[in-house]
Amino acid sequence: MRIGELSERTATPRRLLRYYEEQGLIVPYRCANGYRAYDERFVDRVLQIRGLLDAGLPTRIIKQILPCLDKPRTIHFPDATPQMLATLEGELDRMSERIDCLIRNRDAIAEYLDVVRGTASGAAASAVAASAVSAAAAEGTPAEAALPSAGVCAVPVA
Amino acid sequence: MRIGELSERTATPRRLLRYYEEQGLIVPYRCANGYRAYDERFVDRVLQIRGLLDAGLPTRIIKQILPCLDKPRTIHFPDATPQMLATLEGELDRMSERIDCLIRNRDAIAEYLDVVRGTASGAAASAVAASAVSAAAAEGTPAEAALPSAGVCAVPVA
DNA sequence: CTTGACCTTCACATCAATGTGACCGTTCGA
DNA sequence: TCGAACGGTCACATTGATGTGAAGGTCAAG
Repeated sequence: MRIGELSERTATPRRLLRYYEEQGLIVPYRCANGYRAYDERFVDRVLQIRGLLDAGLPTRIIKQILPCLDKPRTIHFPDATPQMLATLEGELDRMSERIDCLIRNRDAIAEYLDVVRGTASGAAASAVAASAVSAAAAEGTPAEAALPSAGVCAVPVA
Repeated sequence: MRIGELSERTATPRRLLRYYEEQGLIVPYRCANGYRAYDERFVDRVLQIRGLLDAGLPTRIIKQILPCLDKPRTIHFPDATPQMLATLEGELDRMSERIDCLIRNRDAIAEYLDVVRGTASGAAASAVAASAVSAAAAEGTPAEAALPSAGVCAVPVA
């Protein structure tokens, strides 16, 4: 398939596909006319790249990691250098921190929304927030509610 | 406290504190001598900003969101415009997608690490990966193992 | 043969988050 | 009173991931 189709199938701007190539993340074949040619494998590959990028990994790291997670669904042991494994472990930790952080912030926002709209039915509405707001509403207190420290979250070391 | 202390307590370069101010995310007081003065609340505030930034929210959005999650642990209802609630809901969804995406990728990497090091004890080592690798090792097959589609994850619309 | 959709490269633009340095004022302790 | 440590502004530089557009080649359908 050519770049247009891959672009559609991965919901990724052509520009980015070329960019990933520029960064050495993907290496498409070339037709006689110079057009880039991608096979099926590139669909997963690109999605994977996008996922890792979104995970906060820079292209530099992804490039190192990718040969290990190479052909989608297949692991190539020979590619794993100890150096790389260390990198991976580090990134793994950072990702976990990021996830925790995201979850805390998301929950804080969800809670805020629940509280602010009185949608106490929302699963995320914690007892404390829900009760706080209902109490406030009942008493006509200035509309403020206690929010757990959920929203506060230090950023992992970059 | 002045910028140096806040910088230390939030592990945030002074430069960034000034940057956040420039972006309207924080508005410190000013001493007579022109020095910025921050009170305790700014510590949480800055950590929260860092968290939200790390969550992928642009400063532009954070600026809108922040007045709502304002004084840490307190919600100010008056600040919530319907427009803003919509924005928040949108971001909430995006954050959830991001979280799922991150988790999938993290697990994929964790799994890879487990498999590649034969550390089948790791909680994340799925039966399929573990068995695949042990089978491969037992038979002397080319060192490849089936990996679930975990690593592949489309990026949420930006 | 022409048109339109697709492809190419090149190159400059943007945006957020940072780094860095110049240059100057303030505070404080030795 | 001097210097170190800190503060201030200004401003330019960089990096990563993107957007965007110009100028031109390829190709299939009308």
